[in-house]
Amino acid sequence: MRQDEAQALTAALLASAAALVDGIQAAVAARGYDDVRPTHGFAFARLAPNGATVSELAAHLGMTKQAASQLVEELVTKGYVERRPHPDDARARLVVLSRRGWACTRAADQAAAETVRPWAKVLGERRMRALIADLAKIAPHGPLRPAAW
Amino acid sequence: MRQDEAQALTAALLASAAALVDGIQAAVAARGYDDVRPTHGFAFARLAPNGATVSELAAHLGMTKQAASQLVEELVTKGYVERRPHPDDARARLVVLSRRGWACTRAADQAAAETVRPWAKVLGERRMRALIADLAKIAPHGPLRPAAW
DNA sequence: TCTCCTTAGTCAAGACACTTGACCATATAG
DNA sequence: CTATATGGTCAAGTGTCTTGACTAAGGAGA
Repeated sequence: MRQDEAQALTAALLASAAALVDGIQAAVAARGYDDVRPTHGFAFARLAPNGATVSELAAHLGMTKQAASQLVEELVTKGYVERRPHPDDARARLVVLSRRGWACTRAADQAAAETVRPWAKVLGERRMRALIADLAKIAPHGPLRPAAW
Repeated sequence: MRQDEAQALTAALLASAAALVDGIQAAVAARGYDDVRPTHGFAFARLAPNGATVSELAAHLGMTKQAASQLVEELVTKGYVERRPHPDDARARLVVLSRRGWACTRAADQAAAETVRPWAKVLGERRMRALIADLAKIAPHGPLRPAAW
């Protein structure tokens, strides 16, 4: 692995990731959800199956409980999530997606597919699948968090 | 391109990019440069050849002149860059890397290579080159900017 | 050359998404 | 039943960006 190859990889990988995030963000906004940031999308990904507590969300997003709490408050205000009493723990509250939150999540999935589609056109289906497989091998398996750059 | 493939690609690409940035950051810090952020690295990339003005740097980084000016001030204080009078324009000042700035840039290049090396081990040289080539095709050709997530 | 508009850069104040610190309510272990 | 840990929020502080206002210098046209 030569140094100029490492540089080329760095540049291409970071530029691709930024293009993907920007593309999704734009496509989601175009579908009428213009008040959500990428961080909210990462939160939705954690809340989608069955909801989560603020603490769980904080761990998923790699931020403090306080920050996650503020994030949830913002999402409640905007109508994307609801706070419910936790069935097993009277201290905790279960944060779940609202109808609008689910709709936005589906829109984000479509936005991602839409953003990536031209890439498959350029590379071809075969190399596209190889790309996904290779990236999956080198990516850490942890939760998908907002960038810390 | 199915939706679950788009999701897998999104997850893998973002996780890989985050891992790369974190790895470089850590390796650069391990070499003694623990007071620089990724944003500074993007600035170094623009300043490396022959220096640049604050306005040029701002355009490269995708931020306002004021923010770029603050960034330069910080880098001057930390000893990574120097401000020189511009040879052609008395209004402008040419920002160039100092000796320490050049050393840090070289360290960052080594850090990138070091971070990526295990990836080549996992994928093999052949698929590694294919990965770089494919990412280069789908990445926008613009300047490398700090993430806007 | 004088005037007018543009551009390079900085100072100041504010926005925003986080952080740390403090605190109460509830759970859990000894 | 007391002691300690955990879930959540309020409040204040921090770092990195923004917008707004300004000065100094370049450049185009009469």
